[in-house]
Amino acid sequence: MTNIRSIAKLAGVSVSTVSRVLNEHPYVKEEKRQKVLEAVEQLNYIKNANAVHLSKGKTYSIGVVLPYLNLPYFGEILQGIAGEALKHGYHLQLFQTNYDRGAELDAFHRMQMKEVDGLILTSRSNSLDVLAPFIGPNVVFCENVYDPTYKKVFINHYEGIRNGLKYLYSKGHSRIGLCLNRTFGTNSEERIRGFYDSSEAAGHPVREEWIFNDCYHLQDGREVVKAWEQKKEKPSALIVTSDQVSAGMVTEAGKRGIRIPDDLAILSFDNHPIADAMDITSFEVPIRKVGEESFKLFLENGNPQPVLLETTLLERGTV
Amino acid sequence: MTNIRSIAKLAGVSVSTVSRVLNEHPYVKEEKRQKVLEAVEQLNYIKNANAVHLSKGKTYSIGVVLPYLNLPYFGEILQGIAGEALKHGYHLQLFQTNYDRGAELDAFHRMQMKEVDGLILTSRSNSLDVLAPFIGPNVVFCENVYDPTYKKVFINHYEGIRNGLKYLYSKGHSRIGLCLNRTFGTNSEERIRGFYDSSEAAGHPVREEWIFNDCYHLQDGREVVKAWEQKKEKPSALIVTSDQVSAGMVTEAGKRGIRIPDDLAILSFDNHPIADAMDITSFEVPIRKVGEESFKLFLENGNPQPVLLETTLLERGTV
DNA sequence: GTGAAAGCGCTAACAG
DNA sequence: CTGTTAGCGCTTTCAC
Repeated sequence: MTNIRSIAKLAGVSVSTVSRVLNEHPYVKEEKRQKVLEAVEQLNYIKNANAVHLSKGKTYSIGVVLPYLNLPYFGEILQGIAGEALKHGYHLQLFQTNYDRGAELDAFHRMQMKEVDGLILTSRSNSLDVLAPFIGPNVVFCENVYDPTYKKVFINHYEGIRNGLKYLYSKGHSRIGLCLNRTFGTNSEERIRGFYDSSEAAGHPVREEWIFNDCYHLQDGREVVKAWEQKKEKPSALIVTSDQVSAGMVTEAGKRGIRIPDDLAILSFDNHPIADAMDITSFEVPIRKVGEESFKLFLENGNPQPVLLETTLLERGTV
Repeated sequence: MTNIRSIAKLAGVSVSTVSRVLNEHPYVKEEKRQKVLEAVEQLNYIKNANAVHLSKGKTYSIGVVLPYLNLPYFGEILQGIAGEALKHGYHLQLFQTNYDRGAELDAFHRMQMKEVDGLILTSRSNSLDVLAPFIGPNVVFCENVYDPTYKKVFINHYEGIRNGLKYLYSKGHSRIGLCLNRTFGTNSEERIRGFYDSSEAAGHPVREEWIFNDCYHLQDGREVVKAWEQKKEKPSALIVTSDQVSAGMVTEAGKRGIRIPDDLAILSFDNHPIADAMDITSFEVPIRKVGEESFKLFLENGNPQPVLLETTLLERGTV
């Protein structure tokens, strides 16, 4: 074990001097500096990070809590976090939950154990009541949690959906369905609320049977089309909260001779490259930016303003 | 700071007894056990992981080195690693490199600093010569590195490509191009080797201008189609090493009235759900299994056998 | 500028 | 069964 002590001995200085050199503190005579560096070289010394972490009470690593790793949405948000983290010398620790509450709690537990300095929750499964005891300024939510003391960055899903409906109405649609990934969670609830509010205001009450749920993947979109086809009364348009799902719908519709948008219009969210490629009308959702901002919030002190991000419609061929 | 010492004091026992209880070691009188547990409860004690790591010289975490996070390929491999790691109480630390050599070396540096117990290299940028000094039994490669002492799990890309060509020949194609993500790296080199070997053996020498490179994303596939269209002499079929790219090709071809497979056949790799959705003929590549096996190898002692995984053709509509 | 020494919090060998 | 004690390796205050 070549540690700081052995190099102190070899260099003929004290451990504190070695530490100073290693951490580029000022006030070390150049001569001793060199001696230390030589010893480091000679003994092939490598700092033990765990000792540093213990001593400092910090790890310069942040945990990212996410349900799945094989969805573009989370890949993109991760990319955003990772980029920003790198700039600040932090690295990422992954806590994949599969939306399992226990797995999510484990992440908090590890934070308490100081394995990570903080946590970014990209999607949450436990209730806030359950998590409350663990939440502090080192926890960032990617949703509009109500507690004003919590750090958060979120998409304006409420307005997003409302704008979507407005757009569909302007195109003459009034029989409109909704396709969601899940029904719980703040983000989904905001979308649902926007959907109901706007629908009712416009005098087109929501038809529950036109709401599809549990749609994450391409395949799920294909199932939606099949289900849609079965219905006696069909919506003429669907708002779909993920481009992956929309892509599945478009391909399945193609196979079945369902004309998009004539038989069924699709208004999507994300603006993932697949939407561009497949000519899917989609609201751009700045997911990567959510990742970037979430890390910035983590670093900020005090009670920083929540970050609110808007969606932008990109008109293409599916509406 | 409520530490092991304070709870020892409160429980009226020694720190070692506390440690024993906390780690579920045998030989602790039930009575003291309870005392300790009560104290833990009362003081809201939480173990400091960094102290454990330092003391044990282990972190029970493994680093995953990957270039990008926003590609399904890496999402899938991560999913495989994460699942297996979870079973064994390990968690993941992410090292995203963007194929930057320095970033990759940093991962090795952190391993040396004991931040992670090991490293899984899903894709590599440095030469093995550069990495050699850092490679031990705690490093796993997802490629067929030549050194027999290195742990590795890899896809038989060589045979995969050869089988692909064989299949295309059987369908009457002889003017065949190749679409790669990159040209360096063992996996790509194996594919290229397979392509050259089979082409020459079949008497259809490779046309360099039919080899496309740097294809990772959907968009890249669209560009390939445009480039293909420009060519005076066109291949009648393309082997494409990623379904994402193939998907981009299919959509772009559709827009341009290029008939698949009549004008251009596409033989893809991955068998990502998008291939099924878009009816793309594709070799299934067990990427998730690569992730699972890589973690298992990490855990294994001695010099375990390399894991070789094969690809399986799924005939669909693009050939 | 520099060193001694007291932590950081836990583990484990050893002695009883 | 249980306690003492010596680490694990680095940081940082304090005194000189």
